[in-house]
Amino acid sequence: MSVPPRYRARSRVDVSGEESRAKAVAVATELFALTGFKGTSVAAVAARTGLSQSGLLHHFPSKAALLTAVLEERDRQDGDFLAGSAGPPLGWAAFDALGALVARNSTRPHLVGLFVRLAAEATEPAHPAHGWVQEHYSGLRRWLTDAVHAGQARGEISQDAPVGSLVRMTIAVVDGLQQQWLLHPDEMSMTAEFEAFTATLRARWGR
Amino acid sequence: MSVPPRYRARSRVDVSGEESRAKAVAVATELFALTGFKGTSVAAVAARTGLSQSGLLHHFPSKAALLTAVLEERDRQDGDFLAGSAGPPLGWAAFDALGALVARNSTRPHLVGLFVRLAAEATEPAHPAHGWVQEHYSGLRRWLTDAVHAGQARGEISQDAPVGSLVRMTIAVVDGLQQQWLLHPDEMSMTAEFEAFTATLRARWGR
DNA sequence: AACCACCGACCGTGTGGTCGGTCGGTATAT
DNA sequence: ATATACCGACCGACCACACGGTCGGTGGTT
Repeated sequence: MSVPPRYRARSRVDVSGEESRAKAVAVATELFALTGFKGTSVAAVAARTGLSQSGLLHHFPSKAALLTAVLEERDRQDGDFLAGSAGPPLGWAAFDALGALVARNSTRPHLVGLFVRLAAEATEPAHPAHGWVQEHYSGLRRWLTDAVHAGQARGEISQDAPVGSLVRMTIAVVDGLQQQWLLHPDEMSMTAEFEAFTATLRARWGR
Repeated sequence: MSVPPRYRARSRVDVSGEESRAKAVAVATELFALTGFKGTSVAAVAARTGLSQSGLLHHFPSKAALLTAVLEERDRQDGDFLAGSAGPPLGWAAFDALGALVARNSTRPHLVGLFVRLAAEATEPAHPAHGWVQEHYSGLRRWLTDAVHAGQARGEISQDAPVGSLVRMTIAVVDGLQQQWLLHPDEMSMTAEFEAFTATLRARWGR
């Protein structure tokens, strides 16, 4: 004697689907950034997207799939940025490009939050984004290492420079500054601090 | 008609209470480090401690209280370390002390994990450890800033050094190296990387 | 008798995910 | 021109489970 279910009148026409999907990714990006992956519920994303939970799950089979979509979108947006229009930047130009990325990130705190939280959460090997984070770091390191080597080849960077350490500490500075900036956004400028760092680098290993 | 509850035979004698408490804190430290605060259940901590969930909650009224205890314990263990026996270290000695702390942390990955995960999680203002993390950073920055100023006063560090940036980038390097180390523990040495960094600093602003 | 350490049962809430269904639109057959 | 078949988008109801936390106890020690 199950009562036949009632359905709300459709409040508006179904949007194109692709549109809903995109909005969901945007919302998820923001929420994951704010409260982390574990700390964000599918229902919350759905609500802010304007869908029911099942509606959202219609586009993404699972929460992890949603995360993957978010990550892919971020890669797509940032991917070209460091690549440069005419091949990847070499030598100190790579550090400038990184500085430009930092400046750009200063405009988008939610993306920074997303990354910082995710990088920490995904340290756990079982985390759905663990592989992604590992690859992200490896890729970044390879990119910067190549640039430094090229800089040495053209005599722009000293042959004595400890390339590996240089690369690692540069990435470390970027990450660490993000952490501090999220904690006290208006007490500091990531851009300025990063430039102070690269200035020190140039003074030590330049020319 | 509630059935009178059965009780398992006590498997072993009640331990001293203080002992259970301490063990719970140790276990919680490890679990929080592994899966974060949000990602760790009270039940899991209880199980690994050898208590029931209620037994654990007998010692700590809430999960947040357990976190507080963990944090206090960490402060207690690390607090004296940077202080030094005869007053806080000044000038470059402070960087050496920091290096020693990094070296010590290389021995205790779970503490590093705890801090990295917590620092990221607690970026969210509503997080129970938000205040703690903010204070932790402020305190660290003040400590290092004072040390650098003292170093300048005794002519050990250049007057031209941008103190604020120097402090911020140093802390950033420590944090960033921890992140990388957690991701690829046996591909790098935090200690070596940190020393390479301080060497650069000394070369640029020393004497 | 009082106290302490501890436990089992239970509760309300929130979780990710499934299921069967409705609806508008479009392609096709007649 | 109309009927039919199908599809993608979406929803409400529901589920099993895990969560943090409460409550009323027991059993040993002092």
